[in-house]
Amino acid sequence: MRLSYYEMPGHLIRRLSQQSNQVFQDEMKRIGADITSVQFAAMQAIELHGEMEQSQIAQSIHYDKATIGGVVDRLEKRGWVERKANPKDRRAKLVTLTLEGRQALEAFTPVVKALQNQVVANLSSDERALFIKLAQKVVS
Amino acid sequence: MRLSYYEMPGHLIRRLSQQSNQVFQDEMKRIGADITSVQFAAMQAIELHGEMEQSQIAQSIHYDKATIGGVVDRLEKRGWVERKANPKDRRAKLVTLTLEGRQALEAFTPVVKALQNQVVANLSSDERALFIKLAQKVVS
DNA sequence: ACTATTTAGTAAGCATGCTTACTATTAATA
DNA sequence: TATTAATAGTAAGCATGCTTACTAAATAGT
Repeated sequence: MRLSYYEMPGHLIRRLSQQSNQVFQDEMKRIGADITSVQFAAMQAIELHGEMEQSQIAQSIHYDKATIGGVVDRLEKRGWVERKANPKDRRAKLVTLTLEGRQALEAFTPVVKALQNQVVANLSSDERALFIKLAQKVVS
Repeated sequence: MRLSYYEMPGHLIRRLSQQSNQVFQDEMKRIGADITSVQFAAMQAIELHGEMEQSQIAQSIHYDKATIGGVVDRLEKRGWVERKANPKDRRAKLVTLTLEGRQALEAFTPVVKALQNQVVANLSSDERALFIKLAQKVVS
């Protein structure tokens, strides 16, 4: 029996990802914000924890440390975060939000929050809750 | 009310994607196959349709045409597909699988098929069916 | 027939996102 | 304490995946 393309979780997940990124990108463009979903996630994590080592950021939002290194590079270049030496551990660097970073995050947050429903716009309210629950279980 | 990271569809979807790619990559590595999920999807589409223009491939598996251009480049470099001129349309190129490509696809297909369940291994059989149904609805 | 629009593919640029390999530093352990 | 192992970050390399811009060719509309 042939497993159709449209029934393969792998392919469906890729399309979910594509759609999700598209919505994020469109909404950010609409409000004139130049930020990616990863950059937003990283900044949100930093704000939540106050100051973080890069490895902590990577761990908390489940990214590879090399990827986060590049993301922090770009956020730093843009003036949204700062890297400081960690006196407790000379290998590590503490990343904090700058004032501009906090302001940007504050401005974008409601839009990102609102856009989450748009990603799953084709689902009813009940279905959304169910989808989220199942997705959480898949990645747990 | 704060929308937690773990409840945001966007973030969940990214993690689904990450997990899915990880399983694909691990399984392919395990059998000594050097192929990505996109490459597999493209080859599968080509086999199904016989011969395809790149734009058709892109459309059928929902990728950007520029992305598919690069994918086909690498598949061609590897000897798994061939590009031929399309006499009916001199803009287009017909992509076909080579013998090696067909053999590779045949060898990988059962593994890819099996790995689909592994992606959603944390779900019961009923939950999997439901998840797939909801995911299909999201991207429909 | 002429023109305007659309389409197929490529190119360049950017940002993920991963891997492996490397350096510097810290932690664990014999 | 001397050695070994683990960890933080970076670098290089590769493959997505997108955007915009471009060329060549086909189509639509007048």
